[in-house]
Amino acid sequence: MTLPENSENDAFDLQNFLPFLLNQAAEGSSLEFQRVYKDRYGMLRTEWRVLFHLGSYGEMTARDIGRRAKLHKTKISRAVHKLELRRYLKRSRDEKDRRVERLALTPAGQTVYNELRGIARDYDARLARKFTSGETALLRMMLRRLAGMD
Amino acid sequence: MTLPENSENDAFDLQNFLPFLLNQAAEGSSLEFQRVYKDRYGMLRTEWRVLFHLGSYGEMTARDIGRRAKLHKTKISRAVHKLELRRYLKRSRDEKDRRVERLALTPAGQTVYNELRGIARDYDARLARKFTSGETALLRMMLRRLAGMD
DNA sequence: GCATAATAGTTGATTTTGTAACTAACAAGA
DNA sequence: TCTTGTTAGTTACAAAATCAACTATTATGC
Repeated sequence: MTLPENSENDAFDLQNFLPFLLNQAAEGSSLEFQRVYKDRYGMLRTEWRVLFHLGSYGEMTARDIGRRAKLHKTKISRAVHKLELRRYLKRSRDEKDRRVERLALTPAGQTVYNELRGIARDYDARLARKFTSGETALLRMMLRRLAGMD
Repeated sequence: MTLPENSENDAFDLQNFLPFLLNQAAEGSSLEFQRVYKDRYGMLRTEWRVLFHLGSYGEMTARDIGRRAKLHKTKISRAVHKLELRRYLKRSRDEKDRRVERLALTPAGQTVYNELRGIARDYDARLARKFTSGETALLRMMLRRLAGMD
């Protein structure tokens, strides 16, 4: 592992490249939470996201979730199907527009959501404690802006 | 899209949940760069990462790259194979330890790396301009810590 | 009303990833 | 030296993501 000949390496540092760094941070900070929803609840990433959207915002359509979570409709379609099989959500046709399905958690889904929400809240608090509260607030603001959420 | 009955929603906001937010920011801020290495160079995410590691740090082994980039060896194995087919890198057996392969970019690989590095640098600068330089420095520090890079 | 286009969501084929088992080479201890 | 264990990397198979094509329904323009 020697240094490259080509040393007009002017001012580029991979370890500080934001897209790389953001990915590393996202993966690193998701690992533990992933073990919870995956190993303990048998859910996929898209599945907990759908569950959390319905738990947080109440009844939504697949399209609503896709917009908010920036998830492709095929991913959502399959996640909804799995959550339905597990009886965590139910669908109902919108009678105004029969293309649309209104999605809502069942009581069982609500229960799972409540459990996971508690774990998520604790986990978030643990991550936040790595910094001062001002720093964490600034971090969230910056991430929202990078995500195009405002 | 109505509010959930269950409104003991005490202090949990999905949009501010760090693992979610980090993922959204990572995806959002990778999109444009992805279009470059994917559409213009036909590379996968793991492939540009391997390319950048070799370009930035010079000759390395697959294991070295795996440690630095937190990539699983199977991913690296496949990325190395593809980069080799494109003649962007060459392998050579380490004669001290014949299990090990030393990986290095070919001149063609160096050229592609140099091009992409320039694009990456500009892109990073564009992202950084969304904030003050102090904020950006703080952001990088926090992300490194969340990624377990220090 | 009718043709055309747009939208919600699903399905199937292909690509990519993840997991486990594998080969080959080295290491360490009896 | 001979086991046993570890490490570097590959391969095969299963799981998941992506992309395109599809159905069904509603919207738009003439």
